[in-house]
Amino acid sequence: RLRTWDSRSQVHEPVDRNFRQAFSELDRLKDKLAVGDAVIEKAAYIYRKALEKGLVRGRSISALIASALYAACRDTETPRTLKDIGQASNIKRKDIARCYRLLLRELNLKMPVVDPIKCISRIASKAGLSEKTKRKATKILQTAEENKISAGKDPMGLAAAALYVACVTNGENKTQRDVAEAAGVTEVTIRNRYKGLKVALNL
Amino acid sequence: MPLDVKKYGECFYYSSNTKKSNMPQTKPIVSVENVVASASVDQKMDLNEITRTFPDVEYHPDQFPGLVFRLKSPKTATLIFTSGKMVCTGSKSEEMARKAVKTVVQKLRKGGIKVKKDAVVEIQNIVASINLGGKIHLEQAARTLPRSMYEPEQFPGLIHRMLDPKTVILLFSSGKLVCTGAKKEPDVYRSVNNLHALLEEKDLMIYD
DNA sequence: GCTTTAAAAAGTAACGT
DNA sequence: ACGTTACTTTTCAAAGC
Repeated sequence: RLRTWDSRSQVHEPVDRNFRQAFSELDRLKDKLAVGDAVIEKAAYIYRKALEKGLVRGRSISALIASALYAACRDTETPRTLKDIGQASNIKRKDIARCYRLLLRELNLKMPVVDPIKCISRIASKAGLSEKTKRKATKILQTAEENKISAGKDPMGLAAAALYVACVTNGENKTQRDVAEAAGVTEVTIRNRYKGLKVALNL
Repeated sequence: MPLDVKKYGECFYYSSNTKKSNMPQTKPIVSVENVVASASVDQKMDLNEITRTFPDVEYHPDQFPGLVFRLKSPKTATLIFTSGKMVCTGSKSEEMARKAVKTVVQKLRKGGIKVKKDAVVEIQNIVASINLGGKIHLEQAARTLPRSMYEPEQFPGLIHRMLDPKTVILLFSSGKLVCTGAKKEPDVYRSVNNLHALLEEKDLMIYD
């Protein structure tokens, strides 16, 4: 799978050894996180850039790979949280976040702001919600963004709250706990986002 | 409360008919929240002796090499090292920080610790909170402001690195800011004014 | 890099009741 | 479902691991 990258490497240099380690780790994360080839290639590209800039010196290769993968997910608008990457890589969320911010600063990367609408599908499939509810939640978030209540809020919390509201309006029997668990946020966060949502949507 | 709040409280808005087009609609309210100062008495200090004479200090050399000397007034914490160097935190102004270091040295002397010279103080960092008086369109700011990062999954504020003065400003959708990294109080004001003008210019401010 | 100190902003989390 | 406390971010110095 990583033949493309291997052929570009120069087998006897330490750099190549670094790449092999990095890419085998990427390959392992690819399956764990179920992301596509395009994301992995972007992650490899970002990692290569980081290596060229000397950002790997004195840093954990695994943490940097995980951060490059998170950056690739962000760049391709693939909804994966820092928590997801952390669990798949066994690296602390805080360390991945720190490395990710370093990548943004040192490589001058600009990422699109996470769109909570893109988070709906992942939460809905984990919680086993209907297509109708997903569509309803999407409409709720569109209205919410127009009323700009999203600023500063965790996209997952916003999406989870929208899905919970959609469940209630569609009569789908799911508790706040079910949706919270699927989204990786607490019930308190869903309640708090719900407060803002009902103001914006006159619920 | 800082002097500025009262001053601005009386005349908060520019009147609309005299407002110049490039002028911000409101005057930011700035409040210095914390000042970090380094100091040196240029002599070795016996931290165990200080611990013996001042029972309230915290000194855990296995944990951190500095001794923590707290003052109730001004409410500050000063770290004292064996080298005679110190770090004073918690002051609300540059002057308060200098006064706090003087007070610490006075207390040491009253306690019988010989301190030959007065401390030489240098301001290292000033943290201020600011209210711009209008909301900020954060996601638009994230796209248009250079050297900025906005990651709501990690932190609700947008982080902006200003080059001149070299400071870091945290922007919140409420229109409130945090400015840090300044070494002089005027740099806080310059940073805020620069940013405020930039936000106005790029139409990133939302006034009621 | 880490350890400690202080402080604000607004959001999220984890306790206990 | 409260309330409280505590953690996230940024900045900076100090001495030592």
